[in-house]
Amino acid sequence: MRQAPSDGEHRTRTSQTFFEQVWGIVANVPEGKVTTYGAIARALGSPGAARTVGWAMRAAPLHRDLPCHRVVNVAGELSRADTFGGTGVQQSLLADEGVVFDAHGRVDMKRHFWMPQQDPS
DNA sequence: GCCGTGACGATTC
DNA sequence: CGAATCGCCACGG
Repeated sequence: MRQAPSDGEHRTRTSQTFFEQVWGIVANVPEGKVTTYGAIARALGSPGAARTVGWAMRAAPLHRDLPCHRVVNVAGELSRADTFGGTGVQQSLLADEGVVFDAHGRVDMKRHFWMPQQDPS
């Protein structure tokens, strides 16, 4: 029932699209830390737009230098093999940053989970 | 302005 | 614990 488009807070103050906002957050992910799609979507005010976030990643411009390898799902699993050109690639990048994996090969979210936050600058 | 899509999420079997 | 299903929201055509 809340179809009121008057919220205005979604559109963000920069009038950038959801994708742009996602890229902005991903760019702010500190080294050795990881975040989840749902967390990013929630930070943007759309807890159910987790898929949309992933979509933004797929369309993420490489020239943005986005550490997309630091974005994993809520289970701590890395993106599908078809994505980064191989799951091992993403895992290597994270491991190189000091990220620890558990016996299941998943990122230890309790240790490396980073709460997405808009650039406070 | 409707339909399809998708690097997800949570629930259920 | 693993696989399957529905739901969700934003973007492109």
